[in-house]
Amino acid sequence: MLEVQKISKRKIPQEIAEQIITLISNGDLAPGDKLPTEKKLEEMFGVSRPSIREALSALEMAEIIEMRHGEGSFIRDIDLNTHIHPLAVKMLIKSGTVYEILEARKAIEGYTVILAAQHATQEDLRDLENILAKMKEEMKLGHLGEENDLIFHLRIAKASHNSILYQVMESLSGLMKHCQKHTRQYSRCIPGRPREIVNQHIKIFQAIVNKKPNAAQKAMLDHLEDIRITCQNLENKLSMENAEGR
Amino acid sequence: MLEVQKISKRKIPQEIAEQIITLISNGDLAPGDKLPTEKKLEEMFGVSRPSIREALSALEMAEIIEMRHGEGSFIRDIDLNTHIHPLAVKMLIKSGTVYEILEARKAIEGYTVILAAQHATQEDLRDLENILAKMKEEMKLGHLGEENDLIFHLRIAKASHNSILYQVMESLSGLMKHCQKHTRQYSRCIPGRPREIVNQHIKIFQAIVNKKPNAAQKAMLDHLEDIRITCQNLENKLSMENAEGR
DNA sequence: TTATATTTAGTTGTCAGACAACATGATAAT
DNA sequence: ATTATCATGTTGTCTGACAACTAAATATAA
Repeated sequence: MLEVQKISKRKIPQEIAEQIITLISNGDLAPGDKLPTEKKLEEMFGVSRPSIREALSALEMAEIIEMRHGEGSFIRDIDLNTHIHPLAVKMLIKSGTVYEILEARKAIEGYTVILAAQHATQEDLRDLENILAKMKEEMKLGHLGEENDLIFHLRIAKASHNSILYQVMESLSGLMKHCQKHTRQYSRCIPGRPREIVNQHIKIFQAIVNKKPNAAQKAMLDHLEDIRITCQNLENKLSMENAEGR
Repeated sequence: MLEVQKISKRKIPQEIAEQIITLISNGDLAPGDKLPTEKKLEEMFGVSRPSIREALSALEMAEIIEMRHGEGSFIRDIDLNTHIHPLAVKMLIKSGTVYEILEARKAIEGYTVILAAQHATQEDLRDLENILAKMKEEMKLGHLGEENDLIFHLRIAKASHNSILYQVMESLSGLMKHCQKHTRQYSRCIPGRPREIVNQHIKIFQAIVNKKPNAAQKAMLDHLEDIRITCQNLENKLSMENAEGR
């Protein structure tokens, strides 16, 4: 039997959504910009409003635009490259997924850090140092954003100079962000915790600088295990408080 | 200024999309299942067809369902592939990617095999044994398909009981297939090679059965390293033959 | 003048009904 | 038995309408 590709009869709303996405990634539409009104889009694309609305609605659920009732639609502030579709993520995130992700990170990062210690360039090291400096700043102010934390880990993946592993790591860090949004676990607010986290990062960094793969791996795995334990403790505490409250 | 959360006036299509997603992650709707017709959904939710369509259209663009004209809507089997794959495919074109993938597999599989040795159920072990048996059959006939090889590795990832790692591994094995189609490296045709590969798999399998994580990891890493070296040798040989031929 | 209601125009949210395009299986013709 | 044709149900798109909402212009009250 011959193997042929099925012809995809592209539907109008999809076509429109893709065109808008292209406009965004081309920079013709920037975050914060207001889209033309639905009536204008109707004329521009030469289709009816339901088609426009199906497209916009899909973009809204993908958290790419925001539709404000009686006001208009606006481009949201988001990086399309790293964007993971929220609807899809919701299916994946069952309870306990955080731990599976952390386990997966042990696999990926426990290895990327070895490669990083072997192959990091001077530039890679400078990048890592810069992020660390930013984290120290945040630490002094008492709050530690998850943003720079994840960037630090991504930079290590980059320093491994393996593009596949880097992209996998990018996906995982996207998942982490979504998870934390859902579970609202801000372990980083515990007193003394930011300093501890920064110290662990420094340890990893130094092992990379000194080109000690094994030490780097151990430091990374310890770090991830520490996060897991802290998460778990926090979760237990919360569920106990909830039980008491009743 | 007080910080308050904006009340999200949840719109009907979003509500519907989320309810359908919930049905899927609850297992009430499984991949391949047909959704009720739009008319029926209309009645079930008590809303109009445009609202239903906005919801379905969004789910389609999220690649969660597939709408077939004149037929109906169907649940797709969705996984992380959706997100990792498009990114990864771009990297395919570069030569040398095979080695990056193999390196990535060391990271993933070097860890999944540990988890597998710890958590594999009786059923997992049976699955692995079956695949091994098939490979032995193929070996006797002299040719060793890549198909069962990759399945064996996937089954190990499954036995780790970490869905994230499994899905990443699925992506990587997809990439492997593509790569081999491109580079046409059939190292498995070298005399004596099939037996060697099967033996390495047996070694991994036994370590898992005996619940020896460290031994399993070593066997896996050795196996992947062996593949890398063989690939490299073959590549050198081919390029030398090409140089001579001219 | 300033602050507060009110109105108004423009925009999004939802609905109803219609028809075209398509898939499938039943029926009829070859 | 194979091929055409048709009947039916489903999705794809359109038109038009109205309700709900926002923001700015206007009117009103202090």
